[in-house]
Amino acid sequence: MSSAVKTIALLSHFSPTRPEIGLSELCRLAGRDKASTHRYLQALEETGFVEQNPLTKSYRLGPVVLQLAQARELTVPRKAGADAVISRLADATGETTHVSVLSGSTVYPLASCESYKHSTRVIIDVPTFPLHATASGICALAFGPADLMTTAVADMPAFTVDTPTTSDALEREVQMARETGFGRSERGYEDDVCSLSTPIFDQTGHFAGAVSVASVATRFTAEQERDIQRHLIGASREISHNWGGKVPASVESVWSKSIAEQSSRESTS
Amino acid sequence: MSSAVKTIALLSHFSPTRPEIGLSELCRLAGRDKASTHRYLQALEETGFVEQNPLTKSYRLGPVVLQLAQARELTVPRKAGADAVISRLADATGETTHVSVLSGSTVYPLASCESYKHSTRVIIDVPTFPLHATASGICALAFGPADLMTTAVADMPAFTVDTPTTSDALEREVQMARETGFGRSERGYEDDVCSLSTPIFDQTGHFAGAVSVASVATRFTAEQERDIQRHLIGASREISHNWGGKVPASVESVWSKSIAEQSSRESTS
DNA sequence: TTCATGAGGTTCACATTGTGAACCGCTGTT
DNA sequence: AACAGCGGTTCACAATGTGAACCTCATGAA
Repeated sequence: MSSAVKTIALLSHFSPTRPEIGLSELCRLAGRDKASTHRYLQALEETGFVEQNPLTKSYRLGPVVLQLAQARELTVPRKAGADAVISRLADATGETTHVSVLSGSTVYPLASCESYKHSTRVIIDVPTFPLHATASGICALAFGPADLMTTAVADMPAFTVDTPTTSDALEREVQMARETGFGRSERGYEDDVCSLSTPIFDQTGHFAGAVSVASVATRFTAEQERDIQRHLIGASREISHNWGGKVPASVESVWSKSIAEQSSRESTS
Repeated sequence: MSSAVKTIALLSHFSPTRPEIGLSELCRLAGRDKASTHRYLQALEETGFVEQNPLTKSYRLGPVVLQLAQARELTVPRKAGADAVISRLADATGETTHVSVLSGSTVYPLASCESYKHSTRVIIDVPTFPLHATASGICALAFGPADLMTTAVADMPAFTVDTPTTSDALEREVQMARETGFGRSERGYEDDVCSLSTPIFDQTGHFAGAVSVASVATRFTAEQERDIQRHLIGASREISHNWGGKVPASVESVWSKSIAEQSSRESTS
């Protein structure tokens, strides 16, 4: 692994919940020695990616990232076209919603929105979404580039007892997503979290990301699942539209089938 | 120079005007060979800082920068990025200092800091800064969006006998600000208060707010004005930096001219 | 069809950098 | 006074970075 990657990897430890990190703490988080970590931080400071709080000597993200974000959003506008939609989705479902984007073989969080309906809620605070263990990841595997599966099966850590850890189990999840139009993960990444997810398509017509609802497991009933699914479909269409794309007819059709089957099951039950 | 710094330095070549860069082009921009540049790009891609356009094979900024920007914004909100600076500015000038932000067509106070040097001092306690009557407002008109002037002339109450109340008078003030780089209001909003102000620019490259020194009129001599101006320039640069921006060369140049003229006037007097 | 050009990407002998246990000086606690 | 934990530095040793030369694939002119 190149030293540049190791250096840059330090940045992923900064987040809204851990905005300032001291040298020793960062050593522990990164699992490295003080000397190296300090050298990395100096490189990051030199380039403006971190700055040191003069009082506490702790490090925090620097202003340079704001400029890059500005450039990125002007190059590939994504956040602006998703924020309002996931906010409405959170209102409608009463759960935490989020949007992720696929870049290379990695699914990154783009934005999330918490609902204030319940006092318990899911907080999205991860640097990336594992392909095999999250609804967004399953969505990427089901609707994204074919070679993603190779990446996914190469590393399948078990986050919970329910995480799919065999290639077969994962294949089943992905197949299910293709048949229903929904990525799904029931306690696969975190205990007590159930997620549903739908794919987003951009102007190239390819899978670009996913929109998801992360529900607290104890609230995740069949009825809520149907409700979330219906809202997700609309959100997917809207965000795809905002990103210059359109949900393909094939996906629209499996959605119709999913919803129809539910309704009939509902009426016969 | 560490390889991490060299790697990260590549990112600075991406901008809204040059959002996608091919390998060869980036080699030329960075002044390095293809092999190294390619290795750097792989490191950046691995970490999500850049992604490759699958069609053109060109590279562009990746989604990770958005996450970092969000964390930075929560870590160091605008107020935090200005507080320390205006505090030092108050110490240096011995007067009350404040920072204002432009939101829509309104200039709001963001933070202020009083100096304890004199027993008389200005207290900033307004909900908004009138565009036509305050140094911050003049700054916004001079360096902010062009259509602000329409809003300003629509309502020009006379707060003091010195408030500019005609469109012509206001235009003169704004023109003066553009030529000198300083917003200025001598007893225009409150009797006994003279203010100087410089613009702040954020990551979008646009006018984002102003930093000001409000002086008690009886202390406001030509000498103090020069002193305040010099300190304001530094404060403007610092706050712009903290907000992810940079003072444009055009403004820097009028500042230099202002300061140079003063010095010459000073020596000939 | 040939040939030249410039794109993205790779190889490998060689040289510079990275690495981390042990260390320092400082501060606050027991 | 002894200790623990912090930010930061040293230096012998080991890995990583470097870039000229190379490959392959388009494109376009002759």
